[in-house]
Amino acid sequence: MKMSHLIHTSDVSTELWKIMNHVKEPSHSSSGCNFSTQFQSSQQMDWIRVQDSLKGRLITEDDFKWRLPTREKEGSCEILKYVGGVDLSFSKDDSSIACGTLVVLDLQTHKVVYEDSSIARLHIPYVPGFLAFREAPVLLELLDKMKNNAHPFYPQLLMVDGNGLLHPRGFGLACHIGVLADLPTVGVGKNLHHVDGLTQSRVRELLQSADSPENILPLIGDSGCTWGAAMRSSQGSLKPIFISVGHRISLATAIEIVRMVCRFRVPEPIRQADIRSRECLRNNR
DNA sequence: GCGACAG
DNA sequence: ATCTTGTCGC
Repeated sequence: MKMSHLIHTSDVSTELWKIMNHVKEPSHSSSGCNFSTQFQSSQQMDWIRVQDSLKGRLITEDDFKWRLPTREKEGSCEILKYVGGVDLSFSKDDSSIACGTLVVLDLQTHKVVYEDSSIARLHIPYVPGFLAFREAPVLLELLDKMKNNAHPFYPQLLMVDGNGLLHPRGFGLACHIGVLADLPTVGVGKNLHHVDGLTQSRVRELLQSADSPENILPLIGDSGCTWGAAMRSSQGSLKPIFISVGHRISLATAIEIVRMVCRFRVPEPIRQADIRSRECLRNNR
């Protein structure tokens, strides 16, 4: 079918990409048409097509059956309890070796009630704007495994170490995982991905002069579009985190939930996934 | 044209 | 992402 064709093409592309990536490129390419460069851009055009296609399925409002524990009762509605977090760590020796980790926290106790890791060799390079093609497969596999086992702690919401809408095409890793796993997701970046005129320096200055409530600053670009929010998540961290909508959640709800799980600067589910993925890698060498 | 660019 | 020591503060 068409799908298998796409996968095949993608695999071949990836192999070629790796090969070409080791070829020394002329630094002064006056021709402007070397093969490697052309190939990269055609790979990226494929990726953009995939992102644009998946974006058609994106939902950017609250779309779930549970409610927050802080909200008033409305009948016998399910309450948000299981919040997941995902992250990857990389080997210092071999940067293609990665460990992806999924954790699930109980929102009440803040304790990890589920943990699973997977070590894999990644064949896709990191390219800004295309992080999902490198990191999503491992993470989706971890989610899939849990879902297939009908695990009782399967997350009702997932926090992702990477952006959602805060992305050049409005479809970052958190959106990518959210759509493919059909799960509410929130994107959390530790650094700002420059988009629509939003720069580190600009955000810093806005955050300082901010009359913004609760250390939160909406990230409004030159186009007037709101891409997410910068948040000083804990006392004593001048450096903000960057929250954006992933899938099936509004920015307001995303912010509310992130605030509930910020013991430190990085939200606890992501922080735990980060710690445990690093540890898993360490124990397996 | 050059620099910037989540992880 | 990763390399890398101490150090300042609650």
